[in-house]
Formats: sequence, C-alpha cells, structure tokens
Amino acid sequence: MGRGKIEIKRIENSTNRQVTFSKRRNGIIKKAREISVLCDAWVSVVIFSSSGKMSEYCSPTITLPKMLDKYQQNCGNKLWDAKHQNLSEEIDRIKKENDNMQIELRHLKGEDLNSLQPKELIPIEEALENGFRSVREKQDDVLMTRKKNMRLMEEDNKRLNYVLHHQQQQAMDENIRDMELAYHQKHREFNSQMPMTFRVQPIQPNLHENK
Amino acid sequence: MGRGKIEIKRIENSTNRQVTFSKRRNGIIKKAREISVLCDAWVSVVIFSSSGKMSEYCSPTITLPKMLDKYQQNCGNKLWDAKHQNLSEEIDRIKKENDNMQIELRHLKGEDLNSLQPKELIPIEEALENGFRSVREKQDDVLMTRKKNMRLMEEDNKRLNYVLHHQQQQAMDENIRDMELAYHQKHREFNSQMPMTFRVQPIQPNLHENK
DNA sequence: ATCTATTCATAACA
DNA sequence: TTGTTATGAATAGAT
Repeated sequence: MGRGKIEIKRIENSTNRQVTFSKRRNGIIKKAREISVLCDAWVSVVIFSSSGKMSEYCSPTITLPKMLDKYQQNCGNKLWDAKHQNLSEEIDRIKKENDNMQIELRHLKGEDLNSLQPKELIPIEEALENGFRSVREKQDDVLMTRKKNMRLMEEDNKRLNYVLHHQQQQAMDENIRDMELAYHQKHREFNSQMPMTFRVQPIQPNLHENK
Repeated sequence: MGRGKIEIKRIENSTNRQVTFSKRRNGIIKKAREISVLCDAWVSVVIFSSSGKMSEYCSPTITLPKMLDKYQQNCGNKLWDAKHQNLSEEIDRIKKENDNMQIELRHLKGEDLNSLQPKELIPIEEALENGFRSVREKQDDVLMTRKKNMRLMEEDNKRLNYVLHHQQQQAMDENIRDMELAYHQKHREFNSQMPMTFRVQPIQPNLHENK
C-alpha cells in the first residue's frame, strides 16, 4: 500500500523510518480503537519507538492493569512473579544486612555480650577504643578551634575598645579645644565692651602665656 | 475497505461481529509485527474478544514483563498490585533503617565525625564509654571465671592426685601383703622339702615379727 | 474458509 | 512535521 510495495524489513533511512513509524503507529491505534468498538473487544496496545517514545491505546471501560490481570489469568504467564521474587529476595538480603548491623551496634553499645565468646570481645574492645579516640580527638579539635576563636575575638575586642577609647579621647580633646576657643572668643567680645578692671582673666589655659 | 463502508459502532449481528473480530485482529497483529520490524519498535498488543478469548503479540527481543517495566518507567502508572507495592515500600523502609544504622555504626567507629555538630559528639562519646565499660566488665567476668575455674581445677587436681596416690599406696600395700602371703606360702612349701640350713629367711617385711 | 469489490492505509514525494 | 496521491493492503459482504 503506497506508491510502491515495500519489503517488511528494517527501514535503513532514519527519516523514513521515523515517518513510517508515526503513520503506522497511528494506523495501529486507529485499528485497535475500531476493533474494540466494532466487536466489543478489549484491546491494549503499547508501542515504544526506537528512540524510546511511548504510545499506548487501551479500550475504554478497562485499564491496562486490569487488562494485565486478565492476561495473567488467561495465559498463566507469570508477569510479576519474577519481579515479585526479586523484591522478596532483596528484602531478605537487606534484612539480613540489617540484623548483622543491629547485632554489631548492640555489641558496640555493650549489649548482648553474653552471646559472645571471650575471644570475640577483643575486636569489639579495639573498635570501641579507636572510636573513642577519634571522638575525643574531634572534640579536642572543636575545643581548640573554639579557644582560638575566643582568643581572636578577645583580641579583636581589645583592639576595638582601644580604637573606640582613642576616638572618644580625641573627640573630647577637640571638644575642649572648641570650648577654649569659644571661651576666648566670648571674652574678647565681652572685654571689649568693659572697663579694664572688670575684665575676666583666663584662669588656667593661658598660664603659660604669662610666663 | 470492503464491499461497503461501515460505520464504526458495535456490530449487532453476532456472527458478523465474530468474523470481523477475527479478521481485524489478524490485521492488527500483522501490522504490529510489521511496525516492529520496519521501525525497530517495541510493540505489545493484547486483545480479548467479547467472548473472552485472548490473543497477543509482543515484539521479539522483548518480553511482556519488560515492556511493562518500561511502561511503568514511562508513565508512572502503577501496574503492580498492592502486594507488590507493599514490598517496595518495605524495601524503602528497611533501606532507610539500614542507612541510619550504617551512619550510627560509622560514627561509633569514629568515621565521618566531621559531618556532625560538636554537640552531637557527646552522646556518641557516652555510648562509647558505656560500651567500653560493659565490654571491660564482661572481660573481667571472663577472667574471674577463668581464674576461679583454674583454682577449682587445681584443687580438684590436688585432690585427685591425693586420692590417686593414696590408692596407689594402698594398692602397693596390698600387693606387698599379697607378696608376703605368697612368699610365706611358697616358703612353707619350699622349706618343707629342704634342709634347714638352706631355708631363705624373709629379710625386711617380717622384721617386726621377730621383735 | 475463500473470493472480490471496495475502502483504507500508506510509501513516496512535496 | 504535514499534506497529497498513486498504489497495494485490508476487509465487508457474499459464497
């Protein structure tokens, strides 16, 4: 069907293959829909293109899971049993792993030691010693770091305090100078309107001027 | 296609419906096979007639279970039944438990401590201390028991030695007595056939008899 | 089932 | 990708 008959074998031209795929996929799904309407049939079609894109059709009034249940009932093929078995096995495996870890943990915590042979205590003791040593080292690290930070902070603090104090001092000094200036200014103004005898003499600041 | 166009709706005539079903079903499966060959596609077709008869097609190189796995991956639909789901959930649960234990174990063994907050080190240290103490106690117990057993064994040994020695002594004494008896007997027989001067005199054992 | 007139699907092309 | 069309395929109805 088409402009020429084609042989049923893989279409080598990738573009052609893609186009043919699209058209034929639509054709199949149309046919599936038709047969399910015309003949009361239950149909499921799942198609993956070579590039992995999925298309599906499933008759209305039924779902794919139900279809597959029916499929299992019918053909006896065990669709999920294999999968099921795998899961069960994995569970067993993990549970065993779990139990072993559980036991190891309990032993490390000093529980159930009576179930052990005296010789088996030795590696546990060693593990505990190693673990303890590591934890202690880590804690020492933390402590050291903390102390170091503390020291740095203290130094920083000291420095800041010093700067702050210095600035305050400076500010105060400036203030005093300003006050002095203002004082002199005022006096000059004041004295100029006063008889000499009433003029107020500066007390301290200018002592050196009189020397 | 056919002697006349048909409307796509349920075919009321049962015979016609059956015939049409057969023909179209073959058509679909043929098409499915063709597209899978022509286009490298993976196709699964499952068809149930209204009377419940099943037909299927699945691309070669793939099985229906695999198709369904792929289907699940693609569309996220849960095809598996509840039982299956439960298993999956249990696996997840156990795996998480496993991971937690794994981490705890590593921490107790002094590994991966850098991933912890300093505060988190404390309970670990305590656990290690407790564990260590328990193991030591257990070892002490073992030692004590061993010493005690040793002592008991030694005492037992001593006792046994004593008993053994005693028995040996007794046995020897009895032996000697027997020998003496035998000796006397023999001498009596012997001496009775001998001149007096040749008679052998008992040496030690009977010294006290001569006193 | 088999046949065949007809409709349909689609390969090649645009 | 979409549409067109010549052609082969599918199939409805008859046998």
